[in-house]
Amino acid sequence: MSLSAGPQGAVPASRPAMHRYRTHRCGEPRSEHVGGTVRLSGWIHRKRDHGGLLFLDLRDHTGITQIVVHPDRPFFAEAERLRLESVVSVTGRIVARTPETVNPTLATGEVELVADALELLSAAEPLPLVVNTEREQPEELRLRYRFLDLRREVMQRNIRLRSAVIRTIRRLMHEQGFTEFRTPILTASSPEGARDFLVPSRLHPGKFYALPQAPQQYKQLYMISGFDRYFQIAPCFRDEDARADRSPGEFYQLDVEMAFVTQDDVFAAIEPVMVGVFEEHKQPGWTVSPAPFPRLAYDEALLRYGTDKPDLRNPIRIADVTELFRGSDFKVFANAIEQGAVVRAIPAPGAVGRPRSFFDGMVAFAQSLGAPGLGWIALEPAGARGPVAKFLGEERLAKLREVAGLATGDAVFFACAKPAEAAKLAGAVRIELGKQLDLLEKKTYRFCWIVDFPMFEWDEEEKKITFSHNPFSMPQGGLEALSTKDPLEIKAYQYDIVCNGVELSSGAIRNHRPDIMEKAFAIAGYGREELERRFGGMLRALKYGAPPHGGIAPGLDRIVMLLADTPNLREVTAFPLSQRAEELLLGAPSPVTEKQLKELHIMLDHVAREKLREEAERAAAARAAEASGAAEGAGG
RNA sequence: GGGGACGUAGCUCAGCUGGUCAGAGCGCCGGCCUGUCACGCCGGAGGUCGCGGGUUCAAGUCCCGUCGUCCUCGCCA
Repeated sequence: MSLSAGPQGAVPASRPAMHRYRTHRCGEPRSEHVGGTVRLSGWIHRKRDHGGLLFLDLRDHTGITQIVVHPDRPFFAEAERLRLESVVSVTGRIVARTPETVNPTLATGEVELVADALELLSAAEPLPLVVNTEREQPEELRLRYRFLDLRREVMQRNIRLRSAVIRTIRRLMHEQGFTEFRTPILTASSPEGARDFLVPSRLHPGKFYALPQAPQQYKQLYMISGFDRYFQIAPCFRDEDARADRSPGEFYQLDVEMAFVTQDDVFAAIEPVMVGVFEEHKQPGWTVSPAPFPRLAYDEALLRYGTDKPDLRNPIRIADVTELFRGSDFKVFANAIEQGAVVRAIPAPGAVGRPRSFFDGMVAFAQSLGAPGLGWIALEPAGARGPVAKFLGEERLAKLREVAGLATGDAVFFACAKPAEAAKLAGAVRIELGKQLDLLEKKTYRFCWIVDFPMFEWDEEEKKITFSHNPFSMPQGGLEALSTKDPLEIKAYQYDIVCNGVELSSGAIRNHRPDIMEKAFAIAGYGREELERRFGGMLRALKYGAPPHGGIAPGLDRIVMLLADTPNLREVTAFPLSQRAEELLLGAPSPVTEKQLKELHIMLDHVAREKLREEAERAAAARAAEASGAAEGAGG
């Protein structure tokens, strides 16, 4: 439907034919365009109707231009009726605004477009959510009407940021002599690791492809094939539950692998890429910690930060004070220590002035995490105060100050538990204190490497030794370590990059020796035969000349999330799945036909059939309710 | 699988210890308005208070269940 004589009618015949939709973008008009005839197309962002004069803010991805519609125009009445987010094409003259009507908040604010023709390209129904606001909108509606949500300025910025980050990564990787490769999406399920997404095979009844959790084996095969330096912006699929910083279903990694390298070579290759990307795309005023990044051993990270992904913006360092409490008058701790517990001190710098509710709140916080409680001491000028203070003599208090780095005016909390639990509790308290005391450095990206991860760990559930990370990692000390050391003592050439408490990537120097691999898998309980069956392809590849190699895989989505300074991956993902792994716009996952199932030799069990039936009923009821509501509305 | 938060008009929210509690702003519809830029003014429509059950003389309000969204523990080599 046209609101004017049509675009052609608006252009004098003497001018060269105008583009059907636009001569400029909505963010472009400037003073230099004054007097020119232009055509803009875009969405109606806002409307200000003065009756005798109508202003439309016309928006596209480049910005907004104010359109002025005068009442003598034949399309005036219909322009007044245009709903927000309708798509129109406007043709007219760019005119300078008078000084008092200039809008300095708009890039195009010195000019405006006086409409001579206006064509409605696509009418919008009343909106289910508000586009022209940064106000919060319900998550479900945002996902269901993602195309509207993505029109909002922040989302436009975030999605473009992702694209720009990828462009920079590709440039930096190519500059370092890396080549981009692809790897299969339909691949084989592998034991260990996350739950696979499975794809049934039509040609092979009863067999399944798996979507790759990461292109791990394929990138190693590229190395073995002699390609030397691989990278890929790689899609990864894991069927695990979501978190704010963990997309359900699928995510992307900057997947990297290098041949003939040591751990230091990998670090040296990836550090400039991370710094480069962050420097290039950080927001104004932010700083990036320079390379080389500090390296923390896994054990030390657990002790000093209570986590293997420490946020170095938080100045609090945890200290082990077990010996201070051993044999002390504080029997709760002293007795626990005899039972194998440790005590960790978490300093709370400058917390002495805090009200009692602060300390009680921290105790409650610890209890909410399952701890029996949380001891604390406040080092006031007049002396130590708090429930634990009276049990420590002057000597022990002095030692505590020294070990935990405390000064008068500080408080300190104590976590007492078995080492792993104590670390976890202390880590959580450290983070909470950082928040409550507002201790975190602002506008800073602080990177670090976590190195020397354990090769194996004890699986309490299965009562056996398992790989603690990547089973293809090279154990430090090689075959000899595997043969002579306590497996739980063996470290791997396994490392993570952490930035601001976010685990950005993990990587490893791989195990390229079949004999060492056989031994490592034996320790994790895989016999030769099973290893052959599950990793036969990989093992075979290692037997024909495999270069030493290693790599890393920074999470792309998390990088963009950090750069966008948002706590949630959905904010930097165009079409994310919901918490329950559903795509609410097109509707995935969805039921399939009997025919499709039959071709795949798949039968649904009664649980699945019942769920589908219930869901179909609910949907039908919802449709019926909507239909009757609509009928009433029409009748009234 | 466990724990938590939230769910009141299309959207953002208010609604206290159960008793004029069916409200506001924005949006929508109608009217007025020639310099606004979150335009303004007047009027109107719109709600099974997510759904189901219970307690009560009385339930957005209390209890139980359920659905949905999010956060989180488990899980994520």
